[in-house]
Amino acid sequence: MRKSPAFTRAEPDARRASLIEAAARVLARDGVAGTSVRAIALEAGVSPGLVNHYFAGIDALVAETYAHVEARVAEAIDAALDVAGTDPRARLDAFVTASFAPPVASGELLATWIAFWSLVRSRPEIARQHDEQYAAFRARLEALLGDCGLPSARQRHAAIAITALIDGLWLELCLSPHAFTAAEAGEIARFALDALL
Amino acid sequence: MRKSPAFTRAEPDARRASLIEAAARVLARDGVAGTSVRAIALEAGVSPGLVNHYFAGIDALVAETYAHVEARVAEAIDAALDVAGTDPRARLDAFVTASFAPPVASGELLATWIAFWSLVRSRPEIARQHDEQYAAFRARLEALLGDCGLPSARQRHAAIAITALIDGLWLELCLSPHAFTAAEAGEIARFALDALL
DNA sequence: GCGCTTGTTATACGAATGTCCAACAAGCAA
DNA sequence: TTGCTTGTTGGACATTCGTATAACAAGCGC
Repeated sequence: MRKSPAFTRAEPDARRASLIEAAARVLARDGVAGTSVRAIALEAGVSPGLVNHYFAGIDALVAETYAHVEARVAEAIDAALDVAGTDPRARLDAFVTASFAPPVASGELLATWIAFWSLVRSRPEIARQHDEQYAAFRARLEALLGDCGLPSARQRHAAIAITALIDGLWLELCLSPHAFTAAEAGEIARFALDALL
Repeated sequence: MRKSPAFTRAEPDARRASLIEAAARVLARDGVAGTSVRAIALEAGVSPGLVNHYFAGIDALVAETYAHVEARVAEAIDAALDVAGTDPRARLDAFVTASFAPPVASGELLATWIAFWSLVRSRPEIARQHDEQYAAFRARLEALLGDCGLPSARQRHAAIAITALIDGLWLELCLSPHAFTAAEAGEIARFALDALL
């Protein structure tokens, strides 16, 4: 009888990805307090030492997890935009509606955001990453607003406003799902867009 | 020569308050990662054991620190309302302006909020506290909106919207002070109020 | 001045943390 | 099959964490 392998080797990129996904699951399930190198390694079915073999430290893994989760959020929103068709205003509505529906607005994602935010003030490189991802989110919204005919002179403030409104509603929706509904959040955001355009 | 006292007794309420204020300072200075029972006790000039003598645990202390800091924020906003006088719209403008000026919008407060948010999902009693403080904030805004003549049927959604807008702008202002200025945040919020009223 | 209450200290404790590293073995190349 | 590269393991390591507790002393009431 051949001894079964004690472990299997993986492509470095695949292994990195599986660790990042494990980190996202642990953050979603156990929150910030329950997230550690050991918990992530256990979730990934891997020994603890491997985490430091692939990442400079736990903070770097959290930062990459945030980037990964945000990318999946962007994909979900893109998918909603595709479904909405080509009408600019319909696409804008789809953008906000998708922002308040699973999997984007889900309390499970919140822990990843909180873990990332807690690193921003003390880690310059993470502050830079945050600035880049915030700018990208806002730029996408500016483009959608421009497609709806908003003059370019007003796009900056409008995008800042809608981004803040979405973030604020999203945060509150994740923190206390009973204060108001996702449908109400959508109505509020679309009303703001009506007033803006 | 009389030996100087090794420690001084304090009124229980005063001691609790000094511990809460020490916790706020540690959170502001060292962030979530640098906050521990020992660090707070050191900051308060007190032995570590005393923290557990006054609080059920570190989480309870964080929750009380959040309540205390939020109360000071409310005081700062109240002071701004007093300065604004009696005109309802001027008071509303003062509300948002104060929300984006120190000491309310300051990166140092962010760590306290983040530490509190990280407890909301796993601690039912802290979720309840959050719901109460959010409801109080929104109720105050609803009253101000009502004074400006907003029909009561629209007050709920308007207050949710403005609260979210302020929260989103405040959060981004704390996370990356260079994306936009406090003055811009004020302009944006006042513009939203113009559209709403 | 004395005793008693209790706020306070100092330390101990076990558990958990992040980081590190020498040994191991999987699986490709020869 | 053999050898070698290197992904992977598993535990050691020094800290640090939160909590608990016995001894201490500050300062009020008498």
